[in-house]
Amino acid sequence: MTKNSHTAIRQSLEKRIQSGEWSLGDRIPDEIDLSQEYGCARTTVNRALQALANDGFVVRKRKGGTRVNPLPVRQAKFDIPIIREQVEATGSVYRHHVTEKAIASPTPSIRTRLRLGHDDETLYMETMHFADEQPFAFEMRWINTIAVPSVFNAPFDRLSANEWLVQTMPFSSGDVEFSAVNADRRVARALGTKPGTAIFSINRTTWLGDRFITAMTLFHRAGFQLYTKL
Amino acid sequence: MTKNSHTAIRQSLEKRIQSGEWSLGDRIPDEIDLSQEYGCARTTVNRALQALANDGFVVRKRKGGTRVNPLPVRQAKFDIPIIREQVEATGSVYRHHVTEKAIASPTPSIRTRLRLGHDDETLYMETMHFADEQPFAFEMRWINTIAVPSVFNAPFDRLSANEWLVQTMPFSSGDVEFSAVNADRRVARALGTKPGTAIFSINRTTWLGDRFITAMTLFHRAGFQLYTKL
DNA sequence: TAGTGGTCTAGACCACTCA
DNA sequence: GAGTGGTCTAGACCACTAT
Repeated sequence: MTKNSHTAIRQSLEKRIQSGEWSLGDRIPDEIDLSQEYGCARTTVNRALQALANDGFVVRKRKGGTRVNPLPVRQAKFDIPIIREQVEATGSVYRHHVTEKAIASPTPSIRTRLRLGHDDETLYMETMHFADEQPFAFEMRWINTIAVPSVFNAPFDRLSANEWLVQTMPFSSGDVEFSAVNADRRVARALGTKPGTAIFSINRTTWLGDRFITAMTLFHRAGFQLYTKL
Repeated sequence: MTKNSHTAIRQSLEKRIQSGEWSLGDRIPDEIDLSQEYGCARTTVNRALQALANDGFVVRKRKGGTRVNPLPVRQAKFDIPIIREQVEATGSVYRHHVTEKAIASPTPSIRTRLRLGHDDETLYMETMHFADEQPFAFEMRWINTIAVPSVFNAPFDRLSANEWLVQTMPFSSGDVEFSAVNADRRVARALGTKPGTAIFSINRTTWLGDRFITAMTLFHRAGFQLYTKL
């Protein structure tokens, strides 16, 4: 702990901020002054301060110096794992079952989300995910067959679409939307609950570069919670 | 773009990974080799690679080298802003109203969340948050009066408890839990919807160091969505 | 214009871990 | 034991922006 390092300096500065040594908006010493105080090179202090800025503790400006962030914003980070890992992380046994798989003309809203042309078709799939044979989540998914032609050879008996797509297009990006919905009859039946039950739902759209890959809606079992620290 | 910099190198490497030049689990060249290839110092390549590792693109091990992450995990980041900013960001006018405020003996579950003793009391508050005079969220909050004695002088007519606590204890940490619940009669009435409606709910516990500050449950208006990119 | 952070370099030593 | 990443240094120049 007495050893100089960017982590130790970062922690020290974080504590000094939390202790109130500097108030919201206050300017904190120069990199050069701090490097003398901590007895290290400016680069090392710089690294610690950049980390603090990255986490929203301070705001840095050239010539303006480094200030305690007057508008501290807490950031929450989630890992979005594949469902199998999510289930297995709780110690449960995972199983999935494809209940529907067909070439389909997507709904207009899906067409928009995937930026498809008017005649483009998608592969539509419904998948049930189980944890210890209890329903864990119900998935509806549309896959852009033009962007992912190999989808027709995918072994969906072994891998869920979720997992197969992660392995096939590993570094795609996308956006995610969390919401609460009342289960309709179909979703309620799939999840073994009553219609109207509040269901935690995740909408996700995925693309690779400029090619839109897949859109998915996930309905989690009743009582599902997403947890994180911040 | 032709200029050497850690960002440019990071982007270049990210593209090479996405393009499939290296497959999942493949080893990518040494820092030294890459620094020769890009014509820069090893430190610069190191910085780019650490950023890639931080974002889950690669996994690095001493002696083992740097490999394309065989288990790519996507991370979602949320800013958790104060509600006023959340409302005003949509262009709406924010207003809040404290509907209840009293010293109360908390429920056992809150007692656990705040790690309170058996006789400790809390300040219990209910607050309605409005966007353009429409209900936006209903908040139930317990504040540890021992950790935050100044709460009795707080100007809750001007600032919501949410905002006041952020300003008073700016660098507290905590955990967050998202879930979907069916509105009970009270929540439904507060939010102007029917009992049973699926409501997006956020549970949050906050502490500073080892002192537990506050626990809160937030019920968002029907149809509320939390959105992020990943 | 001057002060501050942003970045890069060349070199060094250390810490880990694979073979 | 040897190869790789992790970190630190001392110095330099640049880019931004507050004054």
